[in-house]
Amino acid sequence: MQYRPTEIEPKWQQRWAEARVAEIDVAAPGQKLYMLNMFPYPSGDLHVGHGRNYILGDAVYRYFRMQGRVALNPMGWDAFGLPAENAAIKKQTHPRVWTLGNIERMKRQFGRWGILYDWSKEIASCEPEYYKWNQWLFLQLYKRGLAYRGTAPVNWCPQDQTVLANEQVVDGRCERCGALVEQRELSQWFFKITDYADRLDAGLDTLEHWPEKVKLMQRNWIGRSRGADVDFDVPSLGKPIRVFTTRPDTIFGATFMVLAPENPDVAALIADHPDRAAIEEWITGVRNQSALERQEAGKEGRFTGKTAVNPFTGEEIPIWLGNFVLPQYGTGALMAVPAHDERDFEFAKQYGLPVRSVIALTSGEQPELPFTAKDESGVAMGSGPIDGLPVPKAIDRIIEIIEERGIGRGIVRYRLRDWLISRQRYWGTPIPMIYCEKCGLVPVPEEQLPVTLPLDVPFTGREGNPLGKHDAFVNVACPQCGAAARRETDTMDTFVDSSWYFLRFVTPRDDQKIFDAELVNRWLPVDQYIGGVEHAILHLLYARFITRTLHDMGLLSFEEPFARLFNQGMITKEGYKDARGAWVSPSEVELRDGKPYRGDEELTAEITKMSKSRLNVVPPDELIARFGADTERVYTLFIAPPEKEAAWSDEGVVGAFRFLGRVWNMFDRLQDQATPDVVRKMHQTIDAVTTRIERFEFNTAISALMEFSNVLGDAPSREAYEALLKLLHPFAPHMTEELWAMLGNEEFLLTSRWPVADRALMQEDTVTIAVQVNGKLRGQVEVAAPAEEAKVFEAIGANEKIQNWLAGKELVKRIYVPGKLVNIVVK
RNA sequence: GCGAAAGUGGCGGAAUUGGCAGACGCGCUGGACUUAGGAUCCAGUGGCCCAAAGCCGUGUGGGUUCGAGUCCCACCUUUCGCACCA
Repeated sequence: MQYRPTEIEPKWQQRWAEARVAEIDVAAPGQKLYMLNMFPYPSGDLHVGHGRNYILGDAVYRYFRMQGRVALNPMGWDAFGLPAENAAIKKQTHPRVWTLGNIERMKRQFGRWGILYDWSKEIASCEPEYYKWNQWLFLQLYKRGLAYRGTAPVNWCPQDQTVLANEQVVDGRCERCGALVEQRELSQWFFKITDYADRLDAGLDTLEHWPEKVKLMQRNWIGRSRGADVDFDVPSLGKPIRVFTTRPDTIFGATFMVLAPENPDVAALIADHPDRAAIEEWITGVRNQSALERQEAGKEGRFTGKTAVNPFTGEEIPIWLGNFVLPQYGTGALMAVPAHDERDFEFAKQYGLPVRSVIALTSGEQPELPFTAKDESGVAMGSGPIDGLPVPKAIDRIIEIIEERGIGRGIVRYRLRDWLISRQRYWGTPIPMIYCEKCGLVPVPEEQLPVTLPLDVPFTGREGNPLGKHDAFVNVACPQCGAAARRETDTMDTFVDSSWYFLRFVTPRDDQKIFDAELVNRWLPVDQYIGGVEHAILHLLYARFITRTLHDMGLLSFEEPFARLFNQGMITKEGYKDARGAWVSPSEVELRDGKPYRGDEELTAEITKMSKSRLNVVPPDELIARFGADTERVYTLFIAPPEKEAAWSDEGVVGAFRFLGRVWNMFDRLQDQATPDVVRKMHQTIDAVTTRIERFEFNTAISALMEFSNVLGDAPSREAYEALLKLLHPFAPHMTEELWAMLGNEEFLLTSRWPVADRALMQEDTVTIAVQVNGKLRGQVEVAAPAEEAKVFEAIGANEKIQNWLAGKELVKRIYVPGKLVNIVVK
């Protein structure tokens, strides 16, 4: 009987669904396990690259099920967001219709991959039952001063007609559409994540099972810096200007000061400047530049004509304005120490400002300038009270002095800025606030939630948010005084939706509260979180932040939502470009001598991320129709280590298919007796596959199964075959279920118990031991396994020469490894 | 520029604590079965060599060690992240 996956797979998918195998009662006893794949944005069709993420999660889920864990494995939809709105404008449909249609398609695709989710817990963030709690959360944060309205220079995307978070601006362009981002002053809603900067930074140390890379990216993003705020007197201003520095030890080398053009003191400083108009014009020019343009312009500055007093040298130093000083970091003013800071050095050279070195090398020599090392390699000099101290100590000491003199203080600052959550867009959670002329800002009372997003709005793609044109939505009575008032029309950043969804999965239908605290504290943190590295900073940082705010409200007993994090790599494939750089469909491409052609035109091949525009996506449907979902699953996991990027190969798929076909064909020739070799290999394989799944080494877990099947030949024992089916189940669930049933089992293989390796049976009968002395082979002996030390020595003792060498020498290493040539090394 | 990770056959990749380099798979070569093969099965497959013996082989150059893909130093290359954060 031939292996025909297309006949087997739909049958088992249906049986699992009918038996609701993945649905669990969160109140039931048992050892819990919370598995979670990041919930996707429902963009439509899934390709094999997306599949990797979910297949991987499903394999782990099935493994833990077979280990007897009560496993929660839910799925939902990050269903608000810009693409739905853009599609609505383009196709004249409603974002909701477009979104729900995509959800249905993706759900079917998950089914065809054989992926088991607990669909009774499905959530979609665009539904009022869900976003009601977004609004509730907003109100709690507002109550605690963690949500506030502020005016800020914001990134405005002229193409999408919306404000973008700093994180959504990449190289000065809109992350989504690529348009150049403009700076605008607007009143916006923020979440005060900066209040949690220190805890978000410190908490990273507790995340033992997160990739180092992700922790580092978060750490850099938070950008913790220890330093000092120091006041420099400015006689002409009648008040000091405060600067922030991480190198207060270099203050004796501060030869000028630079302010950001946006600094509020600038106006007073240049008020009586003879060229005031020219300077103001320059400031306006700089302020209108995007961050990218500013940087590309190089370092530019203007002298204000005023001076400040260096509090340590007593010198008057010039105050400059500089385009490289960031207004939002520190105090928007800095003391420039050109000798020990590259940027200050560059600026000083450009404008001929003095450079004074105040750090010597520990060796006593003078370093080449600028010398910026912040470690023990430098020693303070020409710096009065801190002379001779190594840099780290000098920093501590000078901060003490600054504090004693009352001219500043040691301080920790962060790069992290508050989270701008306002979006001038329709398809998102309405922010539950009302503007009343009498009462001002009034929160919508909790009992009036949800503020429902109206569905009957026009989509023109022009003039901002369509919500603003919906009179019934906008015009409301003030909840406090009853007078006519206006509703907030901004919606929330979709990262708000995803900052707490993992808490909702435990009790997704609760309409009285955001979640059941007792159950959530039992099920969370998530044991295993799986998703792309593209969420390394934003999503994960926001989720960690919101979790802490809920912790501080007394609702959660934990501060870190995800105990273990795994980032899978992308799947790439070659795409073909013609001479003009346009992507060419693979169906038009012909390979000759390994080079791609379209007719006579030679094309270039490029390995890239799969995407529709590059015409290099592999749709799973064709693949499944030809080889089955099990083959796709096995190939996807076998292709490379799961955290690595991997290139899809259509030929490679065949190997996985052949392997499954061989396992299938064994069924007809089962035997009762197993040879000792097979028994040993079985236990070795059980051990190998188990540890490799635990370590997310699926590629080698599968190669171990291939080896096992090679040892089994075409006539395995029934016992070994059953073990193979179990070990293979997480990777090829349909075929193994079918064979398991054919063996006469009534229960699902999924609900059977994972096999346990017997270590004693894993051992080889004998071990070959080679004895080497000073690198030269002195003989080999065979001893029984498990090798006992006494037997090894006895065996060695049998060799006269070795015995002599051994006398009076130290045995430095003994290795007993089954099946391996082992050296005894003697010094 | 700063930070991080990685360099192993034609390709994807294996190799607990330093211990038979190249597992497993693709591809390729030969064979079997076939009207046919882009199906299936069997054998071979790092390089040099007709073959054997042997020698050479994990980015480059040094070092430690009886022994190095693995550890140390310097360098080269690639990928990713951040990008004037004082």
